[in-house]
Amino acid sequence: MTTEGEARARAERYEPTAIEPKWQARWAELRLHDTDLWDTERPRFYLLTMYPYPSGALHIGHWYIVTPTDAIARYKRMHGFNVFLPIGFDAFGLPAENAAIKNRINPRDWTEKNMDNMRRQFRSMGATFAWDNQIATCDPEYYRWNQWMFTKFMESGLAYRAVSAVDWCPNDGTLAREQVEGADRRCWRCGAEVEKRELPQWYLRITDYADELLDFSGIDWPEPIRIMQTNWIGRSTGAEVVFKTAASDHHAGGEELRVFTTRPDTLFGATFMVLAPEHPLVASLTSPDRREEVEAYVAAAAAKTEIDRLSTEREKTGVYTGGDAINPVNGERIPVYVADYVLMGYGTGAIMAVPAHDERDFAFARKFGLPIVNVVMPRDADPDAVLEQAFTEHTVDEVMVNSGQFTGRPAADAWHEIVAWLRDRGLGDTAVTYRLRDWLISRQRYWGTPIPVIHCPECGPLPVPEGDLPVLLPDTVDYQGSGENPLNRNEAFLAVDCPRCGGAARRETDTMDTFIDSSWYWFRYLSPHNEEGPVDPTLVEQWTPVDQYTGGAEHAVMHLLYSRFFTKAMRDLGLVSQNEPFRRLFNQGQILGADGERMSKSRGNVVDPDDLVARYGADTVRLFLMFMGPWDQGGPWSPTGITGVSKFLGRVWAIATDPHGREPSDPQAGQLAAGETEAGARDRMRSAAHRTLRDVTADYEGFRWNTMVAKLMELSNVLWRYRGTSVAGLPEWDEAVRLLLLMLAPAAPHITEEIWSRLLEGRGEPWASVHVQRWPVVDERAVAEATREVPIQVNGKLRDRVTVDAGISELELEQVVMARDKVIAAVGEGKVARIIHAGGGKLVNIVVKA
RNA sequence: GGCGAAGUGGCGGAACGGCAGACGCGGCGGUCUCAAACACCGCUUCCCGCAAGGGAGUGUGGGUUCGAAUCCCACCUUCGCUACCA
Repeated sequence: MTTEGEARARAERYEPTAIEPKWQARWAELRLHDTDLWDTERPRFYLLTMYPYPSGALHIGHWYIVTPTDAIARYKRMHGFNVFLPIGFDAFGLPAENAAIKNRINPRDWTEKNMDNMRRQFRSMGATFAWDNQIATCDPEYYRWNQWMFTKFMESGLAYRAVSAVDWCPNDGTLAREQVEGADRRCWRCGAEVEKRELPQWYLRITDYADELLDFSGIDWPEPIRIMQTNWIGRSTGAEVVFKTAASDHHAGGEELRVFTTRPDTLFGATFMVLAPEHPLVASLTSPDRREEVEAYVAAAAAKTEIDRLSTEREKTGVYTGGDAINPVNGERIPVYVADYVLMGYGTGAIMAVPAHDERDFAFARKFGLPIVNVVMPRDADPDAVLEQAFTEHTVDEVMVNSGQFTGRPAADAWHEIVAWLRDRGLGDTAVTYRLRDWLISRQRYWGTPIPVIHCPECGPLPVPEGDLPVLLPDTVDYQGSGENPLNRNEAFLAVDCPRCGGAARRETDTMDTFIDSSWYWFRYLSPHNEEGPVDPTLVEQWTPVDQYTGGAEHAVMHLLYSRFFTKAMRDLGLVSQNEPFRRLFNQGQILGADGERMSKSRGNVVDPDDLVARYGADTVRLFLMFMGPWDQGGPWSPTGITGVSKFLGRVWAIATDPHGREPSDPQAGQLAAGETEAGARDRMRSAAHRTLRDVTADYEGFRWNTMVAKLMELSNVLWRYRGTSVAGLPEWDEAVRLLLLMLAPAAPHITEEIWSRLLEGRGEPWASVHVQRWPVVDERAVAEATREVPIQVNGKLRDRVTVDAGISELELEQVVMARDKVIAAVGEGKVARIIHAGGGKLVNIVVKA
């Protein structure tokens, strides 16, 4: 004879820390989740998640990315897919170098140590990574193929060298944008004044692929990402028009001044021109009396960062050069200004200014008292009306005014007519411009892929011959306390013979942008140790494009665009046959610190998952991150609520391991609710289980983790109520428990595995992992119900509800509804105009007229 | 300025033309306990009411509809990206 209290004390409690390491070890030992890439029997599923930077430790944000991704992997395996879920490290980059300078250690040692710690943490999640395929981009067997592809790109002309300006500190060398601090532009490390320095650097011709990158057909990406990439590429169609400089005392004239415009129809309204401060014609156009002013303006513009230059100034600034140009359509002489609202990097670095029809030009003309000539106006408007603001409308009903032979023409036609007129005279033609610029990949840094180039004084820059690759980063590195690239001082690295003439030559010391590494890493995962080439052609054909990519939305443009570009470039080298890297993309939100700011060590708001795992167990942490809210939303971290998830798992444990247990403080323990029959309870369990299965399956497919967890909680609540009653342990109960465990298994893999093994043992059956079970199938008969509750509205207001037979006809339902007391009261003296049966009998609305 | 996303209880959120607030947190009351913690049971949008019940309610103001948190228009606020792109 035992009391209920004793029974409860005897029942084993859920102890996550006891069972989780055990199963992690067992799965690894059995190689349960290794992927056989050569298995072609099962359909493949390549699931990729963005690899982390080895910063030292995983934070809760990494878990937020990875654990739902792992749940997808486990879910897909239960559907019979051969799932490949690799992991690696984005191991080159600046933080390692900073740590190395600070502590006088080698970046490699720092990085290796961090990776070891993070691998340990990844294992504690219970994530099913294909560890055999991991990569670290700082490994020569990885970066040698960056170099190999770069030399191929040099041969095909996709890589080229050109001069451009970088922010430069005399002590620390090149600085990244965030390393220049304050309005007076000082180096973040040493405080020295930052200058701009012109350096020859390497580029990749991504603009060659601009049009192809605008085509998203065949990939299932979120609309906002496609829009952002499209805007980033920024294709615009217009015309290039050739102006000529006018002769004057100080300038011979006749030089071509090309501009790009999207509004060639407004050419007659161009009353001045504006050059970017960096434009090559500025110097020769400037008159002696204006030279001082112009040079000061140009210098001031150069000292500003692009952000300063573009963001802080609402007010237009600029100076007159003293030079003029000739408008090719009407021969008029117009002044040429320099202003920093024109960018050298876009179009031709010069514009024709049409103040009447462009807001910026209008503001500039107002400020400098320049003429404003209307050339496109609504059909009925006064052509010479004084505008209060630029008239930029471009519908169908404008006509040309003040435009010579084109006056009176519909503006929509004039666009093409004027371009044709220019083309006939060799003065211009249609042109397309992109906002996208070529990809500058040179970094004046040590900790990256050495650019495999040899500079020979006789033969110029040459690619390192294939047989001499890789160009290894030397291991001995002496920073001397500054950020200047130590390769510049490394004579053993620098000295090399020219591969063409054999003479003494020097190695290139720039390394590659780390975005190169991440632009093709998913191909390398398939054959990380392949020595024949960057990719294994057979495996690439079999496994790519990636079926599902998950990662942060902060990479919406750069990484995702570069990866698309690289895929196409690799295709054109004959390495792969795909056009696109990632078939389906999901961007999850970011977990912020409790203060609502991005998590960072410097803010001190980083949440360490190890503490949470020690306290609640990995399954609870996984499930809580999924339960928090929609995956694409993220939000500030708050651990309140984790107890709810923890309690839920405790109940699942109790339901499955101790179905006949009772809670002594529950007054109803051991009894069905008043009025509930055993048969009814059995139906209810079956129907709840199968409805949950139907809904949870849909939630898994749509990555709706929060509602998925909520529905499993509901099912567990139903079973919780029946625990210890006469229906616990009946076949319907067992089936519901089985479905609950299978549905929970991908999200909370350890507890489900432990319970599953105990249930098998209890039945004397041999062990089989819950994670190799097939995903269950919904029994539609169980989902269907005999009766349903119908809400009744009168004039759209809920007044009553009634439970009826599921098969009731509309006519019968109306009779029942109209006989209800509350309905009669609500209708009152009014006249029933119509009765609406909404949503296939889901609801009845009685429309009453007064 | 542009583009994108979003405004729902004390909080995270659910519902996305048809019962607003699923699920959970927190709070309140209770059981257990010498007591507390844990666990368990019940209540919990707001207002009026002992209750039955009634009224209001999804950022604001309009509109469409038998019916709007959901669709449309205007506005306000917050977040993200981008920033004079000719």
